[in-house]
Amino acid sequence: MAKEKQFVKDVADMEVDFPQWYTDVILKTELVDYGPVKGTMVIRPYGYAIWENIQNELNKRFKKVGVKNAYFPLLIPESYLKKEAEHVEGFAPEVAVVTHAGGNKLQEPLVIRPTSETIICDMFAKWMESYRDLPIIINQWANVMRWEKTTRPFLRTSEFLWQEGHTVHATHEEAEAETQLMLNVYKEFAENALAIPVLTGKKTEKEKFAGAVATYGMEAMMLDGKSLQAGTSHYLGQNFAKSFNMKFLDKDGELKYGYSSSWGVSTRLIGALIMAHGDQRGLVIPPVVAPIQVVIIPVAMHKEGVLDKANELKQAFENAGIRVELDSRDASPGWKFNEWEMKGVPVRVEVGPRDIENGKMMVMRRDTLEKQEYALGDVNAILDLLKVVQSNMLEKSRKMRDSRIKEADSIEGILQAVETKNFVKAPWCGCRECEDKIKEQTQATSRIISEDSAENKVCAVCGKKAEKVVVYARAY
RNA sequence: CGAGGUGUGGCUCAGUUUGGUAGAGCGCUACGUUCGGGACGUAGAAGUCGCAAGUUCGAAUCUUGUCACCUCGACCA
Repeated sequence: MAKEKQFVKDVADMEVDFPQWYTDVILKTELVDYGPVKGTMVIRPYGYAIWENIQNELNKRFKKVGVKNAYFPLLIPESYLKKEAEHVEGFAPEVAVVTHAGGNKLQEPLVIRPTSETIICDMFAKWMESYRDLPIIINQWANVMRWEKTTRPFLRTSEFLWQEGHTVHATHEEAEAETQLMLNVYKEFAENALAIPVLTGKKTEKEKFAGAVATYGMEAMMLDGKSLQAGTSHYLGQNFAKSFNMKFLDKDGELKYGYSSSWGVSTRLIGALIMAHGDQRGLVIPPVVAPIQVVIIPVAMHKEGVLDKANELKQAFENAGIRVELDSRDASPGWKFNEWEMKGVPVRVEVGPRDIENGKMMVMRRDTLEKQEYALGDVNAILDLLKVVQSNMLEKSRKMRDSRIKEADSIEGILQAVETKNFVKAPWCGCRECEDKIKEQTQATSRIISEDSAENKVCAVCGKKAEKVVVYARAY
């Protein structure tokens, strides 16, 4: 039996069981290779194309809300990191440091950015003089490095790609609103581009970003019942403004510190994509971010006219703006079917002599594996189908997620729901003590975010001091 | 950093207990027959068995050391 066939069979035999499944699928589908340095990955063209699509989709949304892209240096003077006390404490254990350059020892070591708040705030301080200069809303697409102890491709690597947005505003209200706005941008993006529904909320004191006043996060439910943090948005208050002397002259003629925020998502989103949609045959990638949206497989290629027709189709799809690939390699169609299914291409089109004779094409959608005949060359039908696949994936994902949200009003209830791999909504006072207690009892494999608002009042009826709803999740 | 495990052609592994010519499947190359759900035949290329030292007539196999990687924990996007 061919190795690939064996692989697919093995996967089919198992319940969705990360992480071995996850690693196998990633390597097999040519998303990444391991890099020579532990914890680093070489993102291969197919994997990188997903990232490019994520970038495009996010950039579109950024543009709508006035975010501009820029770039800041990789190396940061060590002293910058030390300017914000909590920040340095949070990141010091995991930074890589450059001590030598040009053959000599450097006077001041340079850290490879674990995040860029410090260097960007330093520049912001120079850019802001008047309230007229505010707000400054900047994003950068970059790589960062955090020397993590254990790593897994896309989910936690030493080096990773991300976007980090940084803003500074004249008032507390504006900065906090920006934090919320971006969290909502992420949420909408996760649902409509990645087809992954997310829960958003405030993270606990213990888990907030080093140097932030408040950190908000979004959590996505993976197929194995575990939660993955898919993005964060921080309200930084005046913490960084004071450390980096970010002052401006306000309308009233007074010199004031700005209020800042930062927010980011990373290549981890690709990991989320794999774990939220994958099935026994491999990846399932939603059309919006799929590197290849439609693959055309000519059947009985050697017969006259088949390849010509396939090329014609490809051209028609391309003209309609579809990302399409024609697989004319010398291999059996069955082999190609499996290959592209494993790689998660949302729609497959088969064209053979019989189809051409009947004026039809056989179309299979990856999300449901259903086959259906369409009129040969019906581009609009394919465009519609791509939309249907996209929305169906979100729906499916939402049902799965919702079936894994439980409610509880006691520690025992929380523990039980978490053990059986669920999100738990429960009333919570929000204090550190309860957090520690919960963490300790769940062996610290849980993450807590809280939602205020409507549901809050419902829970308050339960009595006690409950003023928040806890969304309590098992961390990956 | 704690606890386990694994290092043998490109990949997945067998062989190690009991030392005796380096193996299999897949992949790869060439030619031919095939092609509507992972085709087949014939011929071929490819490995200082993670590294180092030791024991021995002889080491993938035994001993010691060392390095790398993987899994599970503590820390984190």
